[in-house]
Amino acid sequence: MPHELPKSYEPGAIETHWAEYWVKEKLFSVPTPGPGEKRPVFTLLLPPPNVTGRLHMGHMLNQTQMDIIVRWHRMRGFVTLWLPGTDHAGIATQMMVEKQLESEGIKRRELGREKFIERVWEWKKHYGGAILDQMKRLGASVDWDRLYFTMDENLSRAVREVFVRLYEEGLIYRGKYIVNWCPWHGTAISDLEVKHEEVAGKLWDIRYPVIGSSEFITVATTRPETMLGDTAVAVNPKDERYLHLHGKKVLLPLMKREIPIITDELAQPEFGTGAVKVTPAHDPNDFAAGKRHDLPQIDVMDEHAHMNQNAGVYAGLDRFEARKRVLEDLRKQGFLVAEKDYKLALGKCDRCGTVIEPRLSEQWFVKIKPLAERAKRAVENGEITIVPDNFRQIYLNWMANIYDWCISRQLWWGHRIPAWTCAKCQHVTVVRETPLTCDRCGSTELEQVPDVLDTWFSSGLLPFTTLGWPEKTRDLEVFYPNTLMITGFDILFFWLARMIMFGCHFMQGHRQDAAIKNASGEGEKGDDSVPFRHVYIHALVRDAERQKMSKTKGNVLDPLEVIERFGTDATRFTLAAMAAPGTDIAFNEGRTDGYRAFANKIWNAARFMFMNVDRLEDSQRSLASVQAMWGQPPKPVFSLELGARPEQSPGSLRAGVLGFTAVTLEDHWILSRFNRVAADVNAALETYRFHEAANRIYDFFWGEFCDWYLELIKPRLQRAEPHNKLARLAAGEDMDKISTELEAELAELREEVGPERMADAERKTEQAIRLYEERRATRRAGWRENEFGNAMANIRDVVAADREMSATACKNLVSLFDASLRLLHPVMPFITEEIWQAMYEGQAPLKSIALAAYPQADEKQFDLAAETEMSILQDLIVNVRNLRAELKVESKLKVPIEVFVHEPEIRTMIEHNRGAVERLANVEKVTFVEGSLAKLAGSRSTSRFDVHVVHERKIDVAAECERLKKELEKIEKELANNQKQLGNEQFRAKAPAHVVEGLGKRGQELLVLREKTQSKLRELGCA
RNA sequence: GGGCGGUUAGCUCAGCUGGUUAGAGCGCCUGCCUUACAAGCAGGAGGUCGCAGGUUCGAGUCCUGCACUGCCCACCA
Repeated sequence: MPHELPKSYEPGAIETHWAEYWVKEKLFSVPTPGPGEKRPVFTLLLPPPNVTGRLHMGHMLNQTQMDIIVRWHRMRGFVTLWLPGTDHAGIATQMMVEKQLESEGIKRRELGREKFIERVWEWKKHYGGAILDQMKRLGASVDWDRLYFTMDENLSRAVREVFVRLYEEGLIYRGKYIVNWCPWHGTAISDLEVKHEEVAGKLWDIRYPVIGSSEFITVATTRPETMLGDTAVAVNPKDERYLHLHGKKVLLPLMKREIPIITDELAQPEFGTGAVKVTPAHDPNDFAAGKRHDLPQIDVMDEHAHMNQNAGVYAGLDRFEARKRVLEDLRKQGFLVAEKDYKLALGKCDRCGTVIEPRLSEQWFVKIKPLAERAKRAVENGEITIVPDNFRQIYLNWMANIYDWCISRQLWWGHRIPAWTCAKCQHVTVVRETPLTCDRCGSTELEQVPDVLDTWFSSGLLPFTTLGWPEKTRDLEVFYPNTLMITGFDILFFWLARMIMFGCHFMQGHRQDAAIKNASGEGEKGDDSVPFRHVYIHALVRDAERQKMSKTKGNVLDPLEVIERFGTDATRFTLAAMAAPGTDIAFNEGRTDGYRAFANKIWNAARFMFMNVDRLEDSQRSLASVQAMWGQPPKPVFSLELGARPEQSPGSLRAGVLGFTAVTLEDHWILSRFNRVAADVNAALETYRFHEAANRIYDFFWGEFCDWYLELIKPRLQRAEPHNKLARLAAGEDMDKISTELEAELAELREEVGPERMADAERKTEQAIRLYEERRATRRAGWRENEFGNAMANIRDVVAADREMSATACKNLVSLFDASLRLLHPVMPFITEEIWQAMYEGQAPLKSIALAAYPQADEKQFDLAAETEMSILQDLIVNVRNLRAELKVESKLKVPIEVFVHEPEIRTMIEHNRGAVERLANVEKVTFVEGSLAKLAGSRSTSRFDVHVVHERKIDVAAECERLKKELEKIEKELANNQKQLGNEQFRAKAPAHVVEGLGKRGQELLVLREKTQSKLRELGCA
């Protein structure tokens, strides 16, 4: 069946088709392996995107890398689970829905909590799947049957379980502390959600009058409005300037409140005046000092950072407005002594950019140190490895300096804290399910605490809650610990660290099945409580100018748009090829365009392959009809059978190049090269060097497979071609055409196959034509009669032998293509699937290439000799091409060349492959000569051969001199360096043998090259 | 204030554990529509590897300092 493929690759329809197919066929759904499963398990949790999210480049990078690793494992025979889900994303979702309501003129608070939550669920039902659809377009091979949502009932139950257990263990506590408060969101947020930004601010010196004296004490502040809540002034106890003021009081300006002067380490003598105002309700340090001195806490603001009734006349003002007014009033009243420029790190809300207000409020906290210690150990002692290595240290530092985690949020959307306050005794009951009575007084007047949990609290549990915890499920047994976690460093602390803390705490000694434990192999340590064994931290995707992508800058690249333009495969390839561990990716579309070209290259190579398959099948049919004519049984039609494929068990032995028969030099060479690539790619993926894997395949496929191998096998492939026509004509009915066509065929036959080899066939064909001509002259019919038939029969052996040669070459081509597709599949899943499926014309042995075996290197197929010979041949060809260009020989003109080769075996090798030289360098005839050609103008030399292009056009002597001089200079320089090193006793003694040997060899080459270059320079009479 | 990265061709980047001639893509120049591919083919130009020292037989690669640049962390007024 002819393969009709369009001339250039159009990814759009092909990609959506396979994306749908993969999902529909449930190719990546993993049933839970039962006991006795011997295959190793690979588990990866998708960092759940926010339900509100739209796919961005970061996701795409993350998912591409995960998908590459996942597909690679799957093809190597692992039980491979990639578990997808979405995150309820507390604040983000709440805001989204709130905005939607506002557009309908509805306020959240008017709607009420319950109704609002209903609306959120409704929203989720409609829009929450958008990002998942986008993921499908990327080809992410996740198990869609296991899709979860962090607010699913079973996950919620697990969250409550965790909360209650931690509470019972004393690791969760409740209390009134200073927290980071976002006045815009109206909720507490964690330290991590505060971004510090350096801004040019002011430092104001304010003097407070000391009571009972005419003295003032001057304090410095960046936030004068908080003075309204001052409850003391602190000086350092050792500060001699203030010894006389110890125990005195000051009168707080504006508020006219008497507040004490206290002595506390809070005040550092070196800073400013050494005296500091103390505002326990608005600053964490002051809060601590206030505790030490039992100071009152006066909160002067409300939840939206407007001044409250405690702020006296300033009540109702926004905090910044209040600052202005306070300063104005202080100035008027003579309390403001100085105003200086001051650089300060202003804390802003990560989400909305509002300046954070440290606020005193009742919140819930996780006592983090005990959890952190275990989590730190897990990384320290190698239970978890982190790549790149530097993140390990960052992680450990963070763990060592960690503070308690504020987990309560004043929001509506999220996991509600399972705590109920008693109206009667104020006691708080913490239980898994809604309680009927108060723990302490038995009252039934209970009200659930309105707060919800930080989103990261539930995400931190996902490695085990998604597998069924707290039940002891088989899934947990098999898939926990996960094998790998791939994520960006931006959520290293938010998420990764918390997963490790929670996992280590809740999953101690969970795994019972030794078989599973062994199968996951690789010398693991610890008690299987860690959430995952390996962590790979990927870089940030920036724009082409290295800027961080952000909505406000408007430089956000929409991956779907990029995909639209270049295709998913090309986009994936870009991300993979640019992802060197540890460095950010400046996404640059030029690269993507280049990889689109690569896809096109693959596509066209496939067209070439199909063309030859068709040709061969055609030839087979023609031959068969001729054979039938001769009364011989036809041979079986060429087929793509590459040997039995391992059904559902990739990773088995048949992973390499299947059904390949190395006949010629280029066969041995390409087989060797393929195996090296396979070795390199596997090694690269093992260490997350995606760029290396991608580039290696690219270079192989384009630079070796297409540029050289395909070109080299063309004559063999096309050998069947002339016979096709011959045979068709011989069997055909249209007798009028035969004569002329037969003659044309004959000419073509000579051209294609070469005179020596086809002499016999040619002679016979000529004979056939003559016979035919005779017969036509007498009577029209009867050409099938014996004489002609016999003549045709005589050429059949030649024809059959050539067809056989073509068949082998074609089979090799197909086999190599198949292996290359499998090698490339994890990076470019779509185009590889499309071509692979086309190769089997709907008869593929597996449902998808994604289930086929990943190529593994076979060292026995490394062939150094073939590689060396091939590189000499390539050298020769390139030198001839180079000379042709230099001589400006018309590109179509075939030129004769002369070659001098010193080593006889290399000469023999070139002789054997002279056809290749003739074809690829457009050479008419290769003549071997006995003496050096190095001096000749129009020649090129390497240390192994001289080659001379015979052509009347002479080279530009001046330019040639220039070139030679430059070359000589380079040679001299390298030679000098070479001799210096070889002459160095230390080097000979200390350097490894192969280096010394290699240098020696190179030295010899350089000497030869120098000699040749010099003699040519002399000959040309260069100055 | 601490910590971490980057600096290699005009541009974007590779170059793993120090080892023979520093690579690729894009761009540029020259010639080709050669029946897989002009999104292509062939050939070419272009680099004192940020600067200065040091270790070593040997440094783009390791160490120190400096410069520029980016990022993360941080409750000092």
